[in-house]
Amino acid sequence: MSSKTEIQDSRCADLHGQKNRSIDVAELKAQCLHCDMNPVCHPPSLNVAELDSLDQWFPTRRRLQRGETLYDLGETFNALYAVRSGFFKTLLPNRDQRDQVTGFLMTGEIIGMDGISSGQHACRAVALEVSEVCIMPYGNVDQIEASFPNLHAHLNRLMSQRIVQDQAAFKILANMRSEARLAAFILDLGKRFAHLGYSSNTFVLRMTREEIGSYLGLSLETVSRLFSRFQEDGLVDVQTRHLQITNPDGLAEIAGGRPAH
Amino acid sequence: MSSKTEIQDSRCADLHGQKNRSIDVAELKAQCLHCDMNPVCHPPSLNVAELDSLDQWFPTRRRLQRGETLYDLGETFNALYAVRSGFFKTLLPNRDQRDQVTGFLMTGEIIGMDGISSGQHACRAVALEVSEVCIMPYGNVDQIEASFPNLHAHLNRLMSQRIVQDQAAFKILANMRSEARLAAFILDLGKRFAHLGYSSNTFVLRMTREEIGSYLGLSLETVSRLFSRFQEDGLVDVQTRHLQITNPDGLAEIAGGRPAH
DNA sequence: CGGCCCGTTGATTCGTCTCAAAGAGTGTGG
DNA sequence: CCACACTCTTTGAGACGAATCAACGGGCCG
Repeated sequence: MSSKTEIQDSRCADLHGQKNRSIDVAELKAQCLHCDMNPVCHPPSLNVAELDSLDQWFPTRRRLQRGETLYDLGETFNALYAVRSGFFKTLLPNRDQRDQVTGFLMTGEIIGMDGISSGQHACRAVALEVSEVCIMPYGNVDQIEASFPNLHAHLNRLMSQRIVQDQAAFKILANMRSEARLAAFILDLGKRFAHLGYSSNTFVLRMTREEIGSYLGLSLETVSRLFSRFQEDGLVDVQTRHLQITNPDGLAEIAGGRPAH
Repeated sequence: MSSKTEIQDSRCADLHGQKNRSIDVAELKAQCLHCDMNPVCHPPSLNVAELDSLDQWFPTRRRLQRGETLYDLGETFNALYAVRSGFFKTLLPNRDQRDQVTGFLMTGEIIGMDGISSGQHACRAVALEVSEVCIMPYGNVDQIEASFPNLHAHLNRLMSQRIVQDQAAFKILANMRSEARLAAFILDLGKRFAHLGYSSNTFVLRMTREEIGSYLGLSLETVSRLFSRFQEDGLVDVQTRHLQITNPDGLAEIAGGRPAH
């Protein structure tokens, strides 16, 4: 158990490495070529010649501190962002009340698609830890399209995938009681970590109980109580942010459990 | 009130007209050219020459009876559908429990974008009344793209718009108490009817209390009670499916009201 | 060391679901 | 055209889950 945690942590340290000094284009291109999340950013069928002009696509990156805003509601949309390392939340700000967390984004996932429709971003994206994003300028899509004929279809797939995921999240909120929501949330996080090559059973929560609660439509106290209950029931092992799933099947049982009404 | 209803009903009758006989291509193209929802289906900047080849885009339509399934979960995705007339719901089927309604789609809106990512539809779409859809085959996008360079960007905007709408719905579910959910739902329906040229204050609900409840994460009894309460408070006038908003500002006040927690 | 944010746990309140029954609306067949 | 059946809707009474209010403990940073 502790060894798994160490493996994950070391890999995170690598991904989060101190690369915030100025980087020349050649180095950047090389990074893209070997980037672990290549299949996410690019259509699977890119050939070498196409890869060669990738520097058109990713001229810059941006590094964010914990709590820093990547883009804000109402800002002019001009780029999509691929999370190269780190963790983000998206939220819809409320005037008085607490902000509504609408999603969590981890390494390899795309942020910013909300801005395409109106040309203005429709939510705020905030880094939950030191993070780095690849900036994919959207303004010159036509030119890029000429170089990468598959790219547009790939982007369509990504957006469609997002719609499907949103529908699943919608179903959880509308249909599930609190324990099923949290169980589904934990399993979803694990699945996404596994997709990155990490353990699906042992990982670190990057967000607070309040942020989880906001995302799941629960109070932070309820989230905390549920973690405690899951631990009592031998489903998970939680030490504040460090989480290990000790009974995935049991958790899945609860996640698929009967609805709230 | 009754006059408004009549106007709406007559227009509906027109849109729903008995056109289910076989139609030749020329007639179909003419229909597309004059279709009220043209700006929805096509990028705003289509020129005449482009419009001339629209029949490539809309070779067929499909007419559905009430309760008929447009596509089902797991079906091979090969087309997007534009609702030409009528009303649909999308739902995620559950094994034991009741199905989860994930959305309502009215004239001028696009169904099927869930299928792009995996090539299989990720939900079921069912007609709530006699409806007609334009079938937009997705397989030959590349060819079509050659004829309509703006089309792809337009589709991207539509999908992004959908993502933004889903986020708003997510926020309502996670953040709002029951009365705010229903108020927001009513106002949203009105806004979409207004967008079609109908009254935003007087319309007919095409779905049952149970379907509304499923969509809003409420029991059908709660939905019914809320309608009654809104009526008592002079916010709306409900006669089963016939709804008139008598106090839009009051309703908006409730819809933006303080959250559930 | 002290302040602050985060997390846990308890007691109580409140909102919504569930169960139940009756009424209204719609469609169908005699 | 009316009667019947079915689904949808309304309304009530009680139960239960989750929010709220409140207090304390722990970890992190200056």
